[in-house]
Amino acid sequence: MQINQLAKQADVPAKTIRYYEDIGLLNPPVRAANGYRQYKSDDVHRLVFIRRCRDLQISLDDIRQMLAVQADNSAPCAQVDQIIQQQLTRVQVARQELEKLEHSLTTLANSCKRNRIDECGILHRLTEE
Amino acid sequence: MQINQLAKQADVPAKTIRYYEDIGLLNPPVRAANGYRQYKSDDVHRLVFIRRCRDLQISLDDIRQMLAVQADNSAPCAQVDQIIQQQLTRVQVARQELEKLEHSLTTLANSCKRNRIDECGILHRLTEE
DNA sequence: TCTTGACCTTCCAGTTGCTGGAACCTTTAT
DNA sequence: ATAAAGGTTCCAGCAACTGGAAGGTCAAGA
Repeated sequence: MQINQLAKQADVPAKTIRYYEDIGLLNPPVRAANGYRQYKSDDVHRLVFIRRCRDLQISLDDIRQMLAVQADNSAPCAQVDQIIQQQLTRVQVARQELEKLEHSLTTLANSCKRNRIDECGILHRLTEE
Repeated sequence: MQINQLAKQADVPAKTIRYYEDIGLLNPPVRAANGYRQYKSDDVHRLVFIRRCRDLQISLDDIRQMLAVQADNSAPCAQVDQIIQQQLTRVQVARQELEKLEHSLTTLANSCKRNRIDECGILHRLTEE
């Protein structure tokens, strides 16, 4: 299977696949006589795994760790569990930050009551203490 | 006032101040005989404004627009209002995305019931359809 | 006077996760 | 014969900084 076919099956741009190979996240595949990359169905699985993790906004570095753990069949999956827990914490913190942000912006949006710059409540709030 | 003093007063790293100058967000200040940048208290205001906006995760490009509008005292502040509204929408969308993400990760975290890789529910869910 | 340390300067490179584009080769269809 | 659609490599750029090298400047202490 050629790179575009893999791209379609895993729903990852071909460009991104080459990039993953560059950074060592995907093993370099066998090349055909013309130099084209030749993939197997196993590659689809690995790439789908990566794509799902990226959908969950897990960093490439963390994904790399999970792939390493997967490679060792007898390893305890505590490490995988730990990474997921870390991601969960990260996402929870980010969500709380965004909630604060949303509150600040709502307040700010409501402070625009006049229509001239020099009376603009938004700018006042962002400038004064 | 030298750059580190401005940095402290506005709570922005000196390195970042130089960067803002490079990209044209801050006007190049007067230089002393020795080449050191000399800032006035006005610069503190402008920089604090930028920092507050950055705290709200407003992009440098949007901040640039707001600064331009501020420069024109007679302009209607509808533009400022519009930018804040856009930010609010952006933040609301991002928060909803994070909520979905949090849900997915929670489900994933709960699926780790065994302690061997080949039985790991997390990996199964991330690999299978 | 010398030197130490804390400033300041510029410039170059790296971060994250891609993405766009140039320049080129190969295959397939018309 | 030629054009379109695939493939290849490599270089550059996005955002918003941040780190570090290499060097100039200044004030204080021995």
